[in-house]
Amino acid sequence: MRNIAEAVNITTPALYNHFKNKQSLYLAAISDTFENKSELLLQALSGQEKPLLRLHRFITQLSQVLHDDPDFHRLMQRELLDGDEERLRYLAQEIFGASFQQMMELLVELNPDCDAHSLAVIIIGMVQKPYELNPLDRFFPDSRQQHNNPAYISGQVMAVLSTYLGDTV
Amino acid sequence: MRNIAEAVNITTPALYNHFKNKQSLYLAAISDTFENKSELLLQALSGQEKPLLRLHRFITQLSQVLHDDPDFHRLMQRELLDGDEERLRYLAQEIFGASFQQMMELLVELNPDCDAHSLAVIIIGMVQKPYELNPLDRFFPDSRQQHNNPAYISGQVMAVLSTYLGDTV
DNA sequence: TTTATATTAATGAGCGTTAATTAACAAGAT
DNA sequence: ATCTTGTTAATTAACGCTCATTAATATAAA
Repeated sequence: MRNIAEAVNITTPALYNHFKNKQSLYLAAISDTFENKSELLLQALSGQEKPLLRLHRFITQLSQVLHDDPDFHRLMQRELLDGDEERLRYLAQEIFGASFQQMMELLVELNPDCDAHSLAVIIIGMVQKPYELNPLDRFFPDSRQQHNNPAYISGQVMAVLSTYLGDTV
Repeated sequence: MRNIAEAVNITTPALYNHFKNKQSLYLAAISDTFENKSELLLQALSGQEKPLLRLHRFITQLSQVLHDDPDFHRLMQRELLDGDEERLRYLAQEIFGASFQQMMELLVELNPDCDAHSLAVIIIGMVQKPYELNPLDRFFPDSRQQHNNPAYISGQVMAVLSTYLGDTV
């Protein structure tokens, strides 16, 4: 609370005129960070274009979001580690529910026999992990600039996926 | 410190007969949790068998480790979020360096043209993300038991990968 | 005049840590 | 065998600091 107050140039108790307590300020921060992202992702998945194109658009969008807003990524990770049941439900249902559903339907279109749920999770992992491992990356061999580039990452992910999904279209 | 002391049935100051301070206790906990895992993963990658088989063994082993030792997974995530430079270097070099190197060499064997570094990260993401999203999973549609089963997860991951890597062997 | 928003000062709880002391036990000297 | 000594590991009590939060009060705008 002291850090936040300092960052917005007021004293700590003045924060309590705007938020009931630390918890409610945190929830407001989470909501503000998450809510506009979910719409971006849903839009990328929707449309009348060919499924593989929409998948590509989603992967690129997710990669871009993770790259452009590190706070979003960090808050997400922190919630997964420490979020209580109520916050996790909020995240799963209000924030990512619609996108996840849409994603699964898209995957079934591409491959009716696949386990869409499992595949969706795997794809999210492919895109997100490069950013998650980013703090470690400079200590790994063969670390290069492009490994943190959204376009490059989504290209790599699509290369792997399109051989698996492309044949079934 | 109070919680740990209570868990081991001594008083808090007695802990300081065993560890200099909280930081050193934490480092000891991390080392103990991480060090034997890295050897398991390296073993799975090594050997004279066909590359695709070794990859499968690695993915299964990683999946198994993440499933069997949730503390390992949680500590890893926490270090990625909050680890200082020294601890991240330790993790990248001492713990996962050899496995990562071996993994890259294996991927080059499978596809000499691929970006092994990028691909290695993506594969780790495919395996790890199901466990990372596990707390969220029960709020998602189509949530099933098997999505937390190591054998099932590694099967799904291999299904995606083998079409991409298998053709190039 | 009321409402919103800021301030200074203080409170109470929790934290890591240290001080001072004691009990248990092993090793060497008598 | 007993006594001395040193080490290890436990205890109770307390310290100093940080934290979120509240009380009491002031200021500015509607």
